[in-house]
Amino acid sequence: MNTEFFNKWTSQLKKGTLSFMVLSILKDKGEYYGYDLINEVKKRTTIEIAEGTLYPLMNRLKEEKLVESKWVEQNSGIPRKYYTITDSGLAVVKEMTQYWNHLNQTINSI
Amino acid sequence: MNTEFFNKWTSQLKKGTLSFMVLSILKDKGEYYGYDLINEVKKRTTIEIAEGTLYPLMNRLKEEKLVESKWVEQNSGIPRKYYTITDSGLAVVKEMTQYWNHLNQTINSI
DNA sequence: GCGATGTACTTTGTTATACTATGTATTTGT
DNA sequence: ACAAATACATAGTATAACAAAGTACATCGC
Repeated sequence: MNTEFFNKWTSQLKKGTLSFMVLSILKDKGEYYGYDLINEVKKRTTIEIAEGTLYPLMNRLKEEKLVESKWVEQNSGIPRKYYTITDSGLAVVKEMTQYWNHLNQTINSI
Repeated sequence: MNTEFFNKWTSQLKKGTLSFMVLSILKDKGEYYGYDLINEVKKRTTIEIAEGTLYPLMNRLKEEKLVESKWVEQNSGIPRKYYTITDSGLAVVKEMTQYWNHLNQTINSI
């Protein structure tokens, strides 16, 4: 099997699915901070998100007003930036879910 | 809903899924030429592939030896470049299918 | 016969996103 | 004291979709 092509493919497949997964997770359960999201996705899906991928992604989602963030000081350690999904984010993730299901059906029908 | 973001998202989602769909279609039924593939995907999935997307995609698949092509002269009109999937392509599309199903399951489980 | 439309392939430039690498700063374990 | 883990950020690179434009032949309507 062409492993190199396959690995590139899984990377390309993330373009789109990552934002979908992150929004879905935030929809499912209120608050996450970035570093935690990486671990949560890894735990739930065995998919590794590089830090250099997630932080810019969260900034994009924030610019699009799909998520909001707030800094939370810790009793000890580095402050965390917590994200919550907005109403607009909920509407988008709903459309995404529909589109994804439709896509999955058509792919399976091939 | 943030329509602009959603449209960008569906475009990003194609990165990966298009090659998967094309290989799946070729696996399913022997021979297609580029222009025909665009219409076939449109018919089967309601997804529009720009010509400037498909032709470079087919070239990449050929470079990776996942497909082969041959020119076929027509009695009238422009010659067509017909594509067939290779053994390597079959192996890759098998892995892709497995990965896709796994991804779909984990996304649905969120 | 001529312009518009459809068929069929190609290429160039733009844009979006994932990834690698690097950097900063704090805390915990040994 | 040093390594590893926690937590965020950014710069540079690679990849792939897309719009736009070009080439070339065929057909259809007028």
